[in-house]
Amino acid sequence: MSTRDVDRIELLQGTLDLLILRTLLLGPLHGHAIAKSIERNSEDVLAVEQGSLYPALHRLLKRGWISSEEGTSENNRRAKFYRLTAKGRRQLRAESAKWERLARAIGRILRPAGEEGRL
Amino acid sequence: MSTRDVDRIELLQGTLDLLILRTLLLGPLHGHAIAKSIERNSEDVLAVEQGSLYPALHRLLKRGWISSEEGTSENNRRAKFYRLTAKGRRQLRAESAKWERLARAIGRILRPAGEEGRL
DNA sequence: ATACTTTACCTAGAATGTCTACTCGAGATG
DNA sequence: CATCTCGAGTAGACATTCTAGGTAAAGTAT
Repeated sequence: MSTRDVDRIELLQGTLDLLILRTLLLGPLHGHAIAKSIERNSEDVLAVEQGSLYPALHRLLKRGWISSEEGTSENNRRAKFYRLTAKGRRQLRAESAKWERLARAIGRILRPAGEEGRL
Repeated sequence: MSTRDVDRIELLQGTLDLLILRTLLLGPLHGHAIAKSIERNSEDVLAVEQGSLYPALHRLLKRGWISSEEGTSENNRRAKFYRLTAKGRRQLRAESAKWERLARAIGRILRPAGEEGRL
């Protein structure tokens, strides 16, 4: 119960896959480490719940976007290391582009050109 | 079946409420017009399906974020005009802030500082 | 040895919100 | 009259996240 989960944000549906794929672009990681990486890199804005994480990893595995391998963690515990596949790399590019498009589109609605200082 | 619904993007869960509230900040509109406004202002990236729109409007009504009033549309048809309430205005501010926070957090993951030109 | 905490993985079921695929009525148009 | 468009609406499927559990093994303290 650290003091920092005060105002974390719940994820929007569909964004977790993208975050995981992007995180694995830097190299293979086990599940727990993926979650912590996302939380750290988002400056603790994003919280990745285990109940979301593992289903997501299995989903990505089944779709062939990542592969898994048994191993041992930094803390000497059994862990599954996930690695981005070539297919996953393509998927990452597609989803990144889609996110950018979406974020820009929503931005245009929230801050229309020619409307300033209001609200 | 216009040619422009080729590469529209499906909405992320939770974003529609925000888009509707923001659209109504400019003044009351009926449902159909809200959808068209969002599509236009997003430069046709966002598609607002009727099956998403009306449930969303009823949801917002029930939460007291908007109010409705019978009226007549520009095309002389019966229509329900929705108006942002004071509570809805507060909600809009909260959701806008949350969106910005989230979009920035995801941006930090997709484009970490100190990593350029890769991928 | 024993207890407790942390790490890492996992799952079932609820909740949420969007989508597809319809229906319906009324005004406009030919 | 038939047809089209506008505007509102619903049911049910679907996908994903969350809550709230659980397991096992390693480290730590007593």
